[in-house]
Amino acid sequence: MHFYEVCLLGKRAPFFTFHSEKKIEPFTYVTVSIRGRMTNAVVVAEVEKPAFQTHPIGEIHPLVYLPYQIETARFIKEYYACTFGEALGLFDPFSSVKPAIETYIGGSKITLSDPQAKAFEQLIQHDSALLFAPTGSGKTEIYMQLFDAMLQNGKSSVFLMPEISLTPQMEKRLKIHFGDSVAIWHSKLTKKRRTETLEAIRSGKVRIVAGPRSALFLPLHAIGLIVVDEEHDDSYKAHNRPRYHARDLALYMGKRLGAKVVLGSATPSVVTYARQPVVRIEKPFVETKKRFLFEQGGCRLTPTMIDAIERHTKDGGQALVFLPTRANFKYLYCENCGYTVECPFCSVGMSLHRHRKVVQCHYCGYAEKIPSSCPKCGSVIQSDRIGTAEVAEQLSERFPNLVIQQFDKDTITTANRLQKALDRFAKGETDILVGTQMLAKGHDYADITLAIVLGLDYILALPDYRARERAQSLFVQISGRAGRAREATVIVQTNQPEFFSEYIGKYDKFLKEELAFREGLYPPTMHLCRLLFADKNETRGREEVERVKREIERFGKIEIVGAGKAPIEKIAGKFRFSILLRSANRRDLMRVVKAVDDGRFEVDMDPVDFA
DNA sequence: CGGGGAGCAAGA
DNA sequence: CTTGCTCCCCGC
Repeated sequence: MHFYEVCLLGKRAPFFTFHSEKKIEPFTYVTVSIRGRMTNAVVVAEVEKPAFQTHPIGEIHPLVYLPYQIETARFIKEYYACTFGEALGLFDPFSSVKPAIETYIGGSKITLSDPQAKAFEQLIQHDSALLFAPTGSGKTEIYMQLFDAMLQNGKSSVFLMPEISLTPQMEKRLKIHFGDSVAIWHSKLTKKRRTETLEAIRSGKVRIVAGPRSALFLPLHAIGLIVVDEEHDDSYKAHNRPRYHARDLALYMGKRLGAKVVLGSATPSVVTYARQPVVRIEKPFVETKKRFLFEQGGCRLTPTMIDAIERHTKDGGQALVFLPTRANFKYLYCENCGYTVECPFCSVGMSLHRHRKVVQCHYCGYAEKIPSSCPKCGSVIQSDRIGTAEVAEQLSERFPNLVIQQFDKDTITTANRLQKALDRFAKGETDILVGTQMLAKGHDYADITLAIVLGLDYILALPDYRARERAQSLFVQISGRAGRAREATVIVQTNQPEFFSEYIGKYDKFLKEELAFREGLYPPTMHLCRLLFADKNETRGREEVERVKREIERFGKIEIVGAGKAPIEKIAGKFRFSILLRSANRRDLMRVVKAVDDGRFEVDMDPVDFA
């Protein structure tokens, strides 16, 4: 009789020991019965006969995890502080061992422009690199050429992109070139489709998989390339445990697999820019003239904007109005001069607590009185805003003959709606898109001659160390949607025009300055980890935070930036608290967190969300 | 993780 | 003394 330790897939439980008459290889996918219910599990190791009674292993699937999947799962377990079962649970367990290498027959040939070809050659040279190229410079063709090169060598590719960028157009484009060699992976695939796709991946028929972050865990054979498009996008960070970052995991897996990793963006993250060799394309294919106008104000349409809309739509052009996601705007901001109250210790905006009459930093907890007037310009400080619906309504009233499409999470709820909205806009049936961050995500709007960007100052004032990065990225991405085919105007509403005008066409400059700014405080030089507590009982939650905090203090080694209430104090009846940790040394951070982890809080390594 | 049972407070 | 709910323990 053999005894095996197994871990339960996707569960936070410890290992359990089962027996079997058959010899089972480690990392075989099995089914076991725990308290009378069947659970999917993975054999971890053979062990001695334990003192307690064991149950027999149920089904033994002829499926074994691939070595790189196991290694990656180990890494995830350590780095993102979860169980082995949770880490292995990310992967589709049905890995195959069949090496299926066919002689590949290419589709239509991809022709690259000189700058594209040059970038391609450089990417070939590096194990991993940042492809830093503006919107409309043809990044997708370069990726496709890389996929082609992989196919020629019998290698597979993973093509990651933010969920929202995976449009039917992109799918069509890939299908036309790669036919059945490419599969689109999506959380909303029907069960049947899902099974078929998995089978095709497993059998080796599919050699390229395009999808959001979870596509990283599909059982592709012989992965030679991982492309992470729009690498700056936060949707690559998982928001439940394990809170992995798909871009970082792609780099890890690339190293393990000896696979190439290409991170692409027009507005790369500061972290990637610092860590990766940069392959640069400076200009888009078609360089149109773009005129930038800056206007004071917070987040509302002005007569100048209305005039501009009138003029541009009269010429048959289309317009886009951007305003930031309406979140709970619990921070202070002067609509007159753009002043924001920043924490003197953390260089992030401080959150507003009206009831306690203070502004407080949610990184370190430092608080001060709400200023009665703006310390900079003396005017009254406000924090009221308008949302997409109001702007769309105002425009409809003013321009009853124009078709205005609201474009945000409230209206674009499904892929279908997204497609329909994009189609209508492409056909010219829609005149104005009014939307949020969603407008920034890689969709191609051919005939926008006017982009209006509102409320950037609100992004800048966010209590988040990446506020500047977010604001710059949004500004470039949104203005990049305009002027794809002909001359365009971009009107930017901000009280800090220099912060944006200074870097137009010079994103590198911004990245370099931001790097210097973050030195010794934030990534890439320092690493952050956030512990999140949630408890129905406020007092108990607070006590737990204090207890863990004292324990961390005893370890020394790492810095406790702050501990206390989370910016969103209560969700689903639970009071939320957090501890923010910092260290120049990742290992120290991991070690201390692991040592104090009692499973009663969530660990968020390299957090991007501080809510 | 997730179910069951212990243990304590409200309940007709 | 039942009913409700939270907490904690433990599975193999």
